[in-house]
This record gives sequence, C-alpha cells and structure tokens, in this order.
Amino acid sequence: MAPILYWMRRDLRLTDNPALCWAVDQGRPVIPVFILDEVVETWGAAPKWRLGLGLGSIGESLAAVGSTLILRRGKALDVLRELVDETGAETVVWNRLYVEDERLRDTSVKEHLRDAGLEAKSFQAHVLFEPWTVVTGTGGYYKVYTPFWKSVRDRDVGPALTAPSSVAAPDAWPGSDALDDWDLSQAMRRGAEVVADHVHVGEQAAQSRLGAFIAHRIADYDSARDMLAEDGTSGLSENLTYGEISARSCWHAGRRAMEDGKAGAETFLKELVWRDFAHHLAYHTPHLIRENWKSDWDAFPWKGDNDLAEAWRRGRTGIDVVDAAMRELYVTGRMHNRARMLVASYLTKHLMTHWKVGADWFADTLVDWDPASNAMGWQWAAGSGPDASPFFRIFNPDTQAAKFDPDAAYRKRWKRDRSFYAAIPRSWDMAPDDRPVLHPIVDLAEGRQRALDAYGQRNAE
DNA sequence: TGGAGTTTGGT
DNA sequence: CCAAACTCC
Repeated sequence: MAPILYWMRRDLRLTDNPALCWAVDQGRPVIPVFILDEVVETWGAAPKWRLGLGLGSIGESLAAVGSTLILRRGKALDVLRELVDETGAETVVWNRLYVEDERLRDTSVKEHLRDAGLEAKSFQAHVLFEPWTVVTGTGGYYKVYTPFWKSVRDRDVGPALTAPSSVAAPDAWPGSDALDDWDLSQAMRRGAEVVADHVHVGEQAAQSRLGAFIAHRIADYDSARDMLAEDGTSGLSENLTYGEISARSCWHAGRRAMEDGKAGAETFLKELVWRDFAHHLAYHTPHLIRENWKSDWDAFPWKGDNDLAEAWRRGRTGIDVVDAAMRELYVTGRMHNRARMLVASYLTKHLMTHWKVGADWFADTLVDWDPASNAMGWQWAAGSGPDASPFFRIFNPDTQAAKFDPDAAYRKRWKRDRSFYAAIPRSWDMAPDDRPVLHPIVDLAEGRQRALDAYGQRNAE
C-alpha cells in the first residue's frame, strides 16, 4: 500500500494536527518527515537550536505511537521528490503556513508535485482563522486590530482533533539523518546550556503549561501580564511558534475559562487573535516582514546599526529596565512582552535605530521567534506598521519601570543574575567584573526630544 | 498597548 | 496643595 508522506514544519504535535490525522485516517502507512530546507536555513541561531529540541521531542512522541520521524536536509521539493522515489508514496500532506518565504515554497512544491501526478494536500492548523477568510465589509483585509477581533471573536473554530493512538508504519523506512549530525546548536554561539534551563520543550510541556495557566493565572491575566517581575503570562509563545500546541487548543481552553467567569480569559483570547492578526497581515502584505509597512517611513532618518545599538544588544545602555530586559533575553531565550515593547520603543525612538536592527536581533536570539509576530511587533513599536502606535507615543523606560516593576524586583533579578555572562555571545568577551554602565548612554529627555524633532521634520517635508 | 506640561476643581 | 482632566507632541 502506497504510504503517505507527512511533511512536518511548524506543527510538532500529535494532538489537533489536521494533516497527520487525515493521513492516519486513510488507513495507509504514514511517513513523517522534517526537512532542514531553504527556509529553515535562514532562521536565526536560537530558533534553530530550539527547533532541534522540538524535533527530538516529537521524534520520541512519534516513536511512542509506532512511527519514526525522518530527517532530511536539502531543498524541500528535491527532498520530497527523493522520498517519493524511495518510498513509492503517492500523496504528500502538510499543514499550511502564511509568511511569504514559506508560502512561496509551499505553493511551488504543491504545483510541482501535482504536475508529477502526485496528490498534494494542505490543511489549516497554524492559525485560528485563515487570512483569506477574514474579510471587511468592503471586501478587503483588516488593517486595524480591533475590527479584526470583532469580526472573528464569535466564530466557531471547530473541535480540536484527538491525537492518533497509533500511526501505521511502512514496510521499510527511508533513510534519515541523525538529529545530532545537523548540529542545530552550532549557530548558537552563546550559552545554550544556560537557556536550556528555561525552555519548556514539546507537546506535553506545552499542555501542562496551558493547564497551569488556566488553573492558576488566567483570572488575573488582565493586570498580572503587564507586571515585569510576575509570572503572569501564559508563556505559550515558545510552544505555539513550533506548533507544539495548537492555537485552537488554547482557544478552547480560553473559552471554557471565560464561561467559568475567569476575568482575564477574554484578554487571553485577544492575545491569541493578535498572533492570528500578525499572520493575516503577513499574508496580505508580505512586505511587513522586511520593509516599512507604510512606505512613507522609508524617508525617515533612521540610524542603521551603530554603537548605540550595540550597547542596546549588550544590555549596557545605562537604563536599568532596558539592560535588565536584554539580560532576560540571553538567559531565558525570551523576554517579557511588556519589556519587548519597552526595549523596542527605546531602540527605535531614543536611539533612533531602524526597527530592522532590533527585529533581526530578536530573530537571532529568541527561542519563541515567530516571523509574523516579530515583524508586526517591531513595526508597531516603531510607528511604521499598520495600526501602529503613533510615533510620538514614546515610552519612558523609567516611567514604565515604575509602573510595571514598582519594587524593582525585575530589574534587580536580572542585574544580579550571573548566568547572563555565560549566556551572551562569546565574541562579546564580557565578564562579571566589567564596570557596570551607570550613566545612561542617551539622556531620556534628550533622546525623546531628538526623536520627536526628527518626526516633526519628516512630517514637514 | 504614552508622556509631559498645563488647566481645573476639589480641598 | 494635589490629583484628575485635558492638550499637544
């Protein structure tokens, strides 16, 4: 019986996995494959490293249901063709993605497979609402979040699919690379062993994280999620980006919490929909990822990468909360959402540095990096994006810290955390006895005014 | 999902 | 004197 190739990408789970479920339901052998392909090769260091952990975990999960994850490296289409030749597969299935490089790849793969007489099927799994299904009254796509939210919040997302209890194996497995040979940690030239203490890898970890969040934290989510020192967020971004849990599972959990009268539940649903909105925008306006969404920002006198940006990266700006947040980033591979907004505002406004510099750095260092959310977030902060904060909305890091870190617990925690020195890029050659930056590299009032002046000048032109 | 400076209306 | 309201950036 001809096996089905299941091409895994950002869907490293068994539960609520439409492509996998469909394949299993055909009653034919299924061959799951992950390809280290032309798109994945472009990822930054931390995402690649974290991917390796995720692949290890889903490999074990697949083994537990009688299957095997095949690992191959190469151009996606070439590898799939080879596998078709090797296994006699007549069908290839996958779950859809929406960012341009992924979408161009997938469209081309589908075309070529069908031209070769194969069945190629894709499924919705990564987002709650596919970009082309959310349409404004005038037939366009949404550019502002709130109307987007209102148009989707009452939709039925369908039930989550149960995980297959067994996955039929082919008579013979095609050859597979060894995960260790890919050396996905190679690019991570900083302390992977430090970050490893902070990641929650795999489907089980994701589900228990969701469970704990719903049970203990969602009720206070509204206010607690903004507090820098509190564990008030769901922490699920890391799992969602690799598809270790489905957005739909999170959605159902949030809806149930809302029905149980948990106050913060709707805010959690809104955050899930922000993630969808990012993919909506990335699909309809692919340039969101790399260029100013509003092209009139092309004329803005951004500084490119520069010494101030380097101080920002190294957590040596002299602004306590900014430096703390950058340390949190290296040690944990993540950063509190409020801190992300704050360091992004600081880099783009006070340091007048192009948002791409920050976005690229996040793409290299975050274990929860998501191309759509990252680009949307940075453009929102910079003012160049759709539904963006107006440029004059400049966060004062000290004021923000006073509001969201009132007892300075967050700032103190990361100032004192010595593991930072083991977690930073080795090339930085920084040591605990380095003299701390006590004086801000840019005065907050001056930086704010300089940014406002540049904005005013640009508007006057 | 602002901040800073000013006005206002209460003490 | 102070905080809420308001305005401009």
